[in-house]
Amino acid sequence: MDMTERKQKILAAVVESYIRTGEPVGSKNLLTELDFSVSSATIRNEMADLADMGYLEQPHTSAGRVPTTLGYRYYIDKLMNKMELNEADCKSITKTVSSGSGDPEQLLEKAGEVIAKLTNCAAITTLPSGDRATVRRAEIVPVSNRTAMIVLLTSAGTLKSKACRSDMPITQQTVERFYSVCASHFIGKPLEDIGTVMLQTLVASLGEFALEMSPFFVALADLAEDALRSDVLLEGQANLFNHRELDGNVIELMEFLRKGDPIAKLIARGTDDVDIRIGTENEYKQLANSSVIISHYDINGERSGALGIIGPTRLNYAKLIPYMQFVSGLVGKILTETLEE
Amino acid sequence: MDMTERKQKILAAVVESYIRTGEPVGSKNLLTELDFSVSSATIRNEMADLADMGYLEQPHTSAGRVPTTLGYRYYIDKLMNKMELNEADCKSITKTVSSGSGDPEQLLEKAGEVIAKLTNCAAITTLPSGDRATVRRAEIVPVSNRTAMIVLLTSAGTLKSKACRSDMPITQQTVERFYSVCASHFIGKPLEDIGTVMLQTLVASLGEFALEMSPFFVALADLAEDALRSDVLLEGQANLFNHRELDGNVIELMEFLRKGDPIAKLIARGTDDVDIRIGTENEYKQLANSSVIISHYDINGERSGALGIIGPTRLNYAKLIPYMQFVSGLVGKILTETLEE
DNA sequence: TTTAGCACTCAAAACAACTGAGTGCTAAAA
DNA sequence: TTTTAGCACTCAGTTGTTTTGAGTGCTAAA
Repeated sequence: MDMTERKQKILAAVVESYIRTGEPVGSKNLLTELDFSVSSATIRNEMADLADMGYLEQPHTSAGRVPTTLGYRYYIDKLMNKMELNEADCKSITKTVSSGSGDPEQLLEKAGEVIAKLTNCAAITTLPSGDRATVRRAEIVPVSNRTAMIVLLTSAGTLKSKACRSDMPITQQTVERFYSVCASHFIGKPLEDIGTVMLQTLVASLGEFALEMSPFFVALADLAEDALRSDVLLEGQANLFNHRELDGNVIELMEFLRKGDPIAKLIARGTDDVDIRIGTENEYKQLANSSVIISHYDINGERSGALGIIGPTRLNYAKLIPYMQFVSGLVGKILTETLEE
Repeated sequence: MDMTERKQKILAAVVESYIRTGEPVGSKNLLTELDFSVSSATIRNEMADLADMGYLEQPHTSAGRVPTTLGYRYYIDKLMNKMELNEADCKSITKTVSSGSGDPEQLLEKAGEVIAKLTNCAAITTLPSGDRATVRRAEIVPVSNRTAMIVLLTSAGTLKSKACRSDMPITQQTVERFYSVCASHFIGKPLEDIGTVMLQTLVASLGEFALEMSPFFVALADLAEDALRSDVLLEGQANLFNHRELDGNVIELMEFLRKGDPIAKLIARGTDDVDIRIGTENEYKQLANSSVIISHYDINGERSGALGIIGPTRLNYAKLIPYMQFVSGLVGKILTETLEE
């Protein structure tokens, strides 16, 4: 059985109608949406074929048809016409997103809010990854006799800090030693190089000061690791409740989102500019009823992070994909401007 | 009509039974829970009285009785026996809470997680307020030709940072000038004193450097303001779904929690050691079906922040109040140790 | 190949009956 | 005066039945 043009038109009409209404689409209703006239019986035959081919399915015998994952996939890859961006929307998005202070975290948070609102989905965003980042600055700030804050600033603009206790009193010498070791061993080094191995040799070389100083460098290494791990921000999770087809799964889904780890993987694996995962195409079973659209952003031409949305499979792909591309482009542009020049 | 001892016993039994089962309590069932024997008819008469007095109500004519806000209040203030803490629980709580790095934010986050889990409610925690905090350190870190990170560390251990753009190139002189102004105008000053007024006089006094420097000090003032605002952390919101009596309100409730502002007020206004707000006692209508238990913690004997839970009115007050007191006491103790000495 | 027609399916809505926990009231018992 | 047994009544919730209507597949004629 081959995919005639008429079948394509019918499939597209079913997908679009279902996306619009959320109701299974029957042969009679479909008539009004097609640009050629045949009887409902003909449509029925074609729809039965499309069902055989795996593009459509029926919730139950006496209901209309609903697209399968395969159906959505065919539609998105071959049939869909991307919608044009609405000028006014672009402006308001740009305004909201750029309103922040320039802090990457705040920017991504804003961007997440915007797409969550715009798409009525849960939004996920990742901060610029520190893959190539180096240590720009390390500081020690005594807070009390035996505690100090250790602060790390990376070349990617990430700032991390941690309180740290020592078993010995912190003196002016301690501080000076810290800075001198930092200058020789940390500043300018890639974050990736600061691991347990590097730390061990360092501590060994400290000699008599090892006991005094090591807690601080351990803390610093922790911070470096922390800065490397690309943080995931979540926005608009509550939007998931607006989609009744997700009912019952929402809580489970939110629980899944809460532990950012799988999300980070989800985002990391995409290679295309925009990644779309429909229902069971997702490797995580918690997402089997959801679709994910992920759009990456580049800083200085280099893939650095991504924005994504998670919602029901019944997403308005034609509209949302361009929007996601727009926002991620915007984020990339702003971050490139902030961090370079 | 006066509150006889028998009425008190009956009220307590109704409240406790309802808290345990979630079902309206009928006269017959109540018989088994009372330490004196009368007939169900007698109970019915007494319950009718209690209803007249405003302590109980009926969902509908042929259902049992449910405590009103007033009923809970009377129970908590006059009838309840606080439960003893379970030794093993205390230990495991202490272990979890103290496992962090000493960073206040991490500590409160952990504490929030613990109480959310323990109480099966949504947990709110506030970071130690910076009311009396002073500027400990201010740093400027050039990130590019025209952008710099401004970093503020307060005496309360709060660290805030912000990216900041200038219209003029940032030179070594810029940096030096920044530090010299900081040393004279910011370091050691209370955060509260850094307002627009202070800023205006400062900028005026900068003379020819005003244009070059002011963005950084504006950013610094922003950070100070930010550090003053006591951040609210949320944990375990999803727990709210486990309470069917909140059904339908959960989304609205979560939305309310998400904007931290009213929460901050909620917490700030309490004066007692432990604050309990039942249902309509809450000033926010979104909380009309919920109860809130807030327990404050002290650092160095000074009221500094609080932990709270939000759940249905049907909370096990006798058990949860001591737990909240325990955890907030623990948090206060740990923070006192970390920040002083 | 298309279409009209028809018998069939099945979820959802509407309706009806039943159940049972619980009530309030009354009149007798303590 | 207080307590209790007894009884009629209420009403949410469950269960079962019927009706409705959108939609299907198949067949036979166009």
